[in-house]
Amino acid sequence: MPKQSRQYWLFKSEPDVFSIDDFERDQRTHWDGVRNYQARNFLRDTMQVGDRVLFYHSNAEPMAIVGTATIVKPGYPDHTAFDPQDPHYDPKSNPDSPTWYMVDIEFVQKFSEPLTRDQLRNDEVAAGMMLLKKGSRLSVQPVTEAEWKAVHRLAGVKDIA
DNA sequence: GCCAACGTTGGC
DNA sequence: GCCAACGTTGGC
Repeated sequence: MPKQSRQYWLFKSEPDVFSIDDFERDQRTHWDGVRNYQARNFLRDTMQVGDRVLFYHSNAEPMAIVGTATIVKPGYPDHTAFDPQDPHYDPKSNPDSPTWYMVDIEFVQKFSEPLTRDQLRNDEVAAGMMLLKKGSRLSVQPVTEAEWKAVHRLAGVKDIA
């Protein structure tokens, strides 16, 4: 079996809840709380260890891609759905047949400057990103290799593994 | 703060 | 199975 090639993703996070600085401090985190079936399918079925992740700040000033991460653990049940005290509790999900999944990601780098939506829109390649499509609410979404490279070029940073 | 887009829920 | 009502997301 040939090794499946690395894939690229973008994860949205509200910095008031979990920012790139929180992530840099923690270095590694569970990407829990995703409660959307399309995103769940990506988390559960598609993401693989070694896949790369753009870290995006939503609902914030500025709204921007602010760093990168690597997937270090593939999809497994999101236990926060089992906890009635948790804000993301979902009684439909239980340990015997979990509805929601998460992955673990590890911090790679924080960009020296946030890469804003305007900057992305002004680039021929980056302008095609799902992130910029009207009504795109997916909190976990695929990114093409060309988009991944464009983001690093625009941010003026190396794509460090 | 507004509201468009989207997903989910529930009555029928 | 349809679809109106509702709640949430998230840019502006």
